[in-house]
Amino acid sequence: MPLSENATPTTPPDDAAAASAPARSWRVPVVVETPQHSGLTSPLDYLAPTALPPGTLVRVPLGRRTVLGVVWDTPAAGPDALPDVQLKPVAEVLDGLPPLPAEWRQLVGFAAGYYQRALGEMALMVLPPELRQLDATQWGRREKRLHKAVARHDDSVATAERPPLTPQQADALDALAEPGSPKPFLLWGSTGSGKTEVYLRQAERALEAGQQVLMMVPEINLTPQLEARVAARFADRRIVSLHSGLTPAQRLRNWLMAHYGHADLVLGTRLAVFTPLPRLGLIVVDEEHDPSYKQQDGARYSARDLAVYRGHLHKVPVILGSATPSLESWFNALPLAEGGTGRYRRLAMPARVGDGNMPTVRVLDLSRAPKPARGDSAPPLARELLSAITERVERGEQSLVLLNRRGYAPVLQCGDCGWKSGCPHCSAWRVFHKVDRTLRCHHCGFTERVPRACPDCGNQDIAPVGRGTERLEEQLAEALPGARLGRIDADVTKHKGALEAQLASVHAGEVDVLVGTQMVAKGHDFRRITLVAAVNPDAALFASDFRAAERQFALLLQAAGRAGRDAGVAGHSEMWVQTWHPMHPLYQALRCYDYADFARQQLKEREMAGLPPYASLAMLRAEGRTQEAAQAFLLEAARLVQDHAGEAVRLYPPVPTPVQRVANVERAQMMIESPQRLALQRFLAAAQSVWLAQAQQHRRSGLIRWAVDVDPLAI
DNA sequence: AGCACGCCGACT
DNA sequence: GTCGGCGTGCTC
Repeated sequence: MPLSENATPTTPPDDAAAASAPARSWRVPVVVETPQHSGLTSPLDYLAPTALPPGTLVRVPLGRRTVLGVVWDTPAAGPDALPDVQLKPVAEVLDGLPPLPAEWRQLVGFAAGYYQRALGEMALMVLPPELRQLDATQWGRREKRLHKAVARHDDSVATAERPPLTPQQADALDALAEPGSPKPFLLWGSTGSGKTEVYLRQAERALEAGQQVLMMVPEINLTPQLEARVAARFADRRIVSLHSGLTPAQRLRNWLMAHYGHADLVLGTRLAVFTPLPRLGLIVVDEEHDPSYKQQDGARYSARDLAVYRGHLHKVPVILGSATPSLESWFNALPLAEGGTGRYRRLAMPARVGDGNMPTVRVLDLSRAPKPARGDSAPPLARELLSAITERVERGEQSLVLLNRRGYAPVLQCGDCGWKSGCPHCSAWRVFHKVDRTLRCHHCGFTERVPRACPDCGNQDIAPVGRGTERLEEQLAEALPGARLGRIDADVTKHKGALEAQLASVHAGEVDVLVGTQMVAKGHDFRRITLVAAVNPDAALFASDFRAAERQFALLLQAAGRAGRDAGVAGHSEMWVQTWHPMHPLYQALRCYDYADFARQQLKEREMAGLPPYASLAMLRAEGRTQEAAQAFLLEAARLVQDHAGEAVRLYPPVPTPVQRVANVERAQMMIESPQRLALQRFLAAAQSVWLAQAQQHRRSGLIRWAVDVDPLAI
């Protein structure tokens, strides 16, 4: 439905309402935060003394409280849906705040519809949390302070030099400058090819045209780095960041700067995709393949997909950048003639800036390595790898060793009776953390001190099984005497400032060997690393999740990109992969950095299996007191909507989730698949109301909650 | 989700 | 006698 920008009253003075309310009143639809299961999915009607244009922020009474709401375009449900409700008046209007623009409302409306969430939930969720707290008086004070801050802006700083463009960057920028209604661009550039420079040059064009730029990165960790670079380039521009790491006041302030049009560049994580931007001229999604762009709880939206929709809405270019695009984006950037959809335009930048080559890949066959000494339960580190690291240490170069598992060992086991360190509340093992001698469940957080002896049989001999980053660090310290070790993982970085401190010591050359989980592989720029090693990459090869290989390939390639960024050392930099399956196609493609070939293999498999991007998926998830309760809900959910499904939509049998029980809640899921996205959408919309009513019934028999995940990342 | 109302056990 | 446990129900 087309949305009107003008401020005509949504509904003319209503006789019935006017009769029961003071003088003449307008009836306005307002969206408020009403969760899905409340059954109130459309806007609620209120009375206002004057016409309020759509997008106006108001405070309205809801039950016994007063909540923030947004005036909406569409009148609330048809007249019959509101029988004898006595309409209440709008309590306050947040004056001075420009109405949220039509494009914003349309984006939110689309997201709510597509991801099957209540409109109000979606709308309120993407507003700064602080805004929800303020009444009109408090808002007035904030607004005054903000205007003072705007006046204080200092734009007298010098702007950094622009580096010369590589031919490939120049070509990409030429393509971006071509006139005409733009398709989204997939900027496919290898790590170090200078994608950021392309973003900055294109941003410059938008800024010069008086437009605003939205740049997104997958993780908070990466915003300071990008912000520094953007600030150096556009010192005379106002730049704000938006992510969940800001204080509520900062977040509100930055959001307002964007909404008022004062901020020229907005840098942020996925939530930034909803920032109202009156002069939007460019959207950049860096590392577009990164799973962090998909929200993993509540309204499970994909910020990358919404960015594409938003670009279309505002008719502005969208750049999706990656060295290893998601298969969805790759497929969209393949021309029709090559079996893709041709919806995106691909811009390739295969070469690294400054003649740096990608490191040589060395796939090390563990089955041919000498067996570890008997009685040593730690998984092996190949001797060749250790000597390659030793050489680096001696030369004063740095190495990065990746292991995607934190803690000391994923499980403890009793050598006598076979007891294992299970979590009493989850169907998962508790991880042994040697640093503080605890057993910690990574799912529910349940933590205990490590028992002295086996809780079952009293045996003193309980041993760690497997290896996490703590143990790897210990192993490397033993094997490389004299080497200075560092570690970066979620346990280290949960202390404020620890990541920055650790990165600084790596940059200062105080660390020879850095151990880390995937978080170090992402985006951090290390100049002196000449060896990157993945010591246990095989797990992903046999995971049940069909996207595991895609993720692993991206991670390994991204990790390889950490090495040899300086041309001086690039010549002898190496990427090591120690594996039991050296011939696996994933490693073969990695050897020659052939993403295109890897994508071709994967797409073929997906097509044969009827999986994305050749099909659309949704997951109906249920949580219950018992596994039976969760599955019973899903079974009946399937039965009730069987007729709606028809030919085009297929419902799979309910199954327990990969981790079946978390914090004593049993979880099950049911996959829903269709070759046509639209058919799936229509089905879900129809099914939603059926399931809503059904869920009420099942609450008594042990259903706790349920939700639909559209385009799930993990299955 | 909040935040009520509502009807049964251990405390000032 | 009240404080408070969380079961059920409503919000324009």
